[in-house]
Amino acid sequence: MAKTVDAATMRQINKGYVTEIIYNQGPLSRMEISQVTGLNKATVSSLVDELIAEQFVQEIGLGASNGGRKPVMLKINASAGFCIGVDVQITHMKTILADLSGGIVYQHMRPIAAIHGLLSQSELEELLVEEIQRAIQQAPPSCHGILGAGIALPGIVNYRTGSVFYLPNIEIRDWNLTDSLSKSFSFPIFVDNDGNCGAWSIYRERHQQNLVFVNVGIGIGTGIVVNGHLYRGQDGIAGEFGHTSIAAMGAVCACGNYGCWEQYASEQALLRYLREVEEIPASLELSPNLVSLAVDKAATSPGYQRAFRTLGQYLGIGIANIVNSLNPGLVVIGGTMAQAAPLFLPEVQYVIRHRAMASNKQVCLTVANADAIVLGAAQLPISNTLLHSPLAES
Amino acid sequence: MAKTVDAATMRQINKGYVTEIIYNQGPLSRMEISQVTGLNKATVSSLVDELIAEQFVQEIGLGASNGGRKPVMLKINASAGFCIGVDVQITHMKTILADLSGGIVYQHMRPIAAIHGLLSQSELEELLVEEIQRAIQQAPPSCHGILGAGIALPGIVNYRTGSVFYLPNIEIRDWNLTDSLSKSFSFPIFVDNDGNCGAWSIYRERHQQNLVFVNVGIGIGTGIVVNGHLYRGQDGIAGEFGHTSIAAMGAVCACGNYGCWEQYASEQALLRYLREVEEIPASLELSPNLVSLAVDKAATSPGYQRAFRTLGQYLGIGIANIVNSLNPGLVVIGGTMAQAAPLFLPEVQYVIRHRAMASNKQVCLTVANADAIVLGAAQLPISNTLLHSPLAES
DNA sequence: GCGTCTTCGTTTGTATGTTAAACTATATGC
DNA sequence: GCATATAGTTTAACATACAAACGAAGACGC
Repeated sequence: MAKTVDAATMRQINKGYVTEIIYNQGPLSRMEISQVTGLNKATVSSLVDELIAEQFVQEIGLGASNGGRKPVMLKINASAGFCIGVDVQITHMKTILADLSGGIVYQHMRPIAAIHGLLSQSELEELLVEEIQRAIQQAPPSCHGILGAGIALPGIVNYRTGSVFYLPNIEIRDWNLTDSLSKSFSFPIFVDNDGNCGAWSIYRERHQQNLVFVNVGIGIGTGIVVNGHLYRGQDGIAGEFGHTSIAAMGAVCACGNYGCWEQYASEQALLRYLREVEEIPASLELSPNLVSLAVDKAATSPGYQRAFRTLGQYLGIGIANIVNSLNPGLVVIGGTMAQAAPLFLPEVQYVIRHRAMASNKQVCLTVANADAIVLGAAQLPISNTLLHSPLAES
Repeated sequence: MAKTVDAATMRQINKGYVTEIIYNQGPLSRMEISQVTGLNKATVSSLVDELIAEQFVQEIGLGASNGGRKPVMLKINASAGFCIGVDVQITHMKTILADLSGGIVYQHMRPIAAIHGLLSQSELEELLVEEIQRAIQQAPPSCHGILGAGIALPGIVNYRTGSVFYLPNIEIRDWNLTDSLSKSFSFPIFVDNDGNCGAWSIYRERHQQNLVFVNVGIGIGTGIVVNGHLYRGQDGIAGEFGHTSIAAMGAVCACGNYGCWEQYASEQALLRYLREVEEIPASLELSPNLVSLAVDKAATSPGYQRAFRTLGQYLGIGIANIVNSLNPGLVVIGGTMAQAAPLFLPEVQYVIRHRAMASNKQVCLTVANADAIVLGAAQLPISNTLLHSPLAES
């Protein structure tokens, strides 16, 4: 439901808007901001003064004249503060320290000892505290210090409350991760699904109002951006396209459903397709580097290539379902499988062209880089403090 | 992208909010509105005065005392103006005149002569003009007269531009229906997909922020409400869950995809299931009253009952996909098939409980009444003029 | 090199809106 | 009947965006 507005809210909205414009389109002059936003130039001046006083924006000198006085160019002060992002996966976790413009100034990869069902809730919590603390120590001195941390999890989490309901290989009991971690840190903590984080980083980068991020790893998760907001659904668990059935009478999935998409287009599926085409070495199993190993093999093996093409076909079937149901402006493939994109992307595109309706056939399809998820996690604090306008409830 | 706010916008937002509160929760006193909205009571008084001057709101007398002066109760002045709604289907069109609170004061059903590919674009336009004019003549005198008309179409339309891309049985060439009809009428015309209209009327009634309306007729269309706004996607063609594949290698559909959900859970599918179980009379064919005939037969025929249960099973499979991907708070089944709900609903619920994940198992599932779509069409002008706030871009 | 014009940005005054507080009106209850 | 509570209005104060005037700084023609 919409919220009411008073003078302070009005200013907050306008200020967030100006910040976002500088963020996305900077460097800009006050004049240009006024033209883009439609705000009066006096208003822009006043808002920018505030942002400069807060050190979030800085003047970087004069721009080229347009026939008169030279404009003063403004841009985000990237090192005014830093954010921490953590991407927790089954086999490892990656922690980064990012500046305000999303530049990675420190990163650390840490394997998670327990691959098969051994890690406890408190052990994971300790790991997180340790990794975040390590990142804090790497932060250069800055006026705002650490603005917050965002944690991407490969399971079911409620962003609004910060509680975690399900993670693979970890028994969860009544776990409010945000509350737990907040005891150790003075900055705000945000928790979200990894697919959502991936989607968010793409949104921040491309400003496409409606997009779906398809996170292909051991399973498939998706993040949905609708009208420029992450869509989380009624209970915060939207985006499980991986557990929609593309074979009504298919094999039963761990989730209880039958013929789930992720049974046909994930690492698990790839492994199955590989076994179908030829004898594969024992080293090829569900592991952090399954995909990269398979990609290497595919360079010389037509069988491996065929397996990737089969995967691409099913990936395309599921993506066609997504574009037909949601008509997004952009679909991005991320996750571990993304590195194999050259081997399956043509197949995906072929299937979409044949199966999607109308203008969905031309949907823009791209591949995310490996850091998309962890970058999105690091962006959560920025989006929720610096840019957040109270009307923009997702 | 968010918009900027000035004083006038601020007031418009607050006024729209107050109107909506009275609309949804009235009768209310000024004091109660102040508490619900958080607006100062002086502000509420001022906004309400404006609404009363415009005759959209009226004082209906004193309420019960809470230990002091009795409150003046306010409600929407339902007959301050009227809206026209048209639901265009393949076999017929239904036109209604609705008052501001959604009460139907006139309705007219008109068969469409051409069932199989005979109606032209201009003929349909003439029909629409005729029916709308007839409805205008039925409007009681009121201070605002006709506020607008909304038209629900069973095809692909772009709400924003008012143009129609595809309708079954009609060859469309470059058709901007809003523009065409606007020449004949002085009030604003809105055009939308029938699934969207259905979803919108349910939203107006239940205020559930995230819901999906499943329009089951000859095919399946869906309307999606996300965060209280109709989600239309990048090109305005979102919601084609009917053309998502639930059988990756199934039969080819008219849309080009394979194994589309609507091939398994629509009137077409019902007819097939009926043929499978027993000899059916020739009178049973794709026609406006197929479902009601079949429902009658089912009262005495176990075979018919079985066919409906099979339909329910596939309906459930598709709905499980919807709830897993979108996690809506409410799913509503509408369209012609809704009248047979008692025959398939238990099956749908069973399948959802078994196939949906986590809290999606408990998703609220209801059946819409027959007028949902046409009522939603009639609501379009209200939502876009009376209640519309400029920040609420869908 | 000088004056004029253009553009950039600030300053000042005004309009509009919400809010808080004082005030009026009207009810309850002892 | 009087104290008290609630409903709604009036008044003044405050915040903000906006428009217009103003000042600053460069471009350009002569």
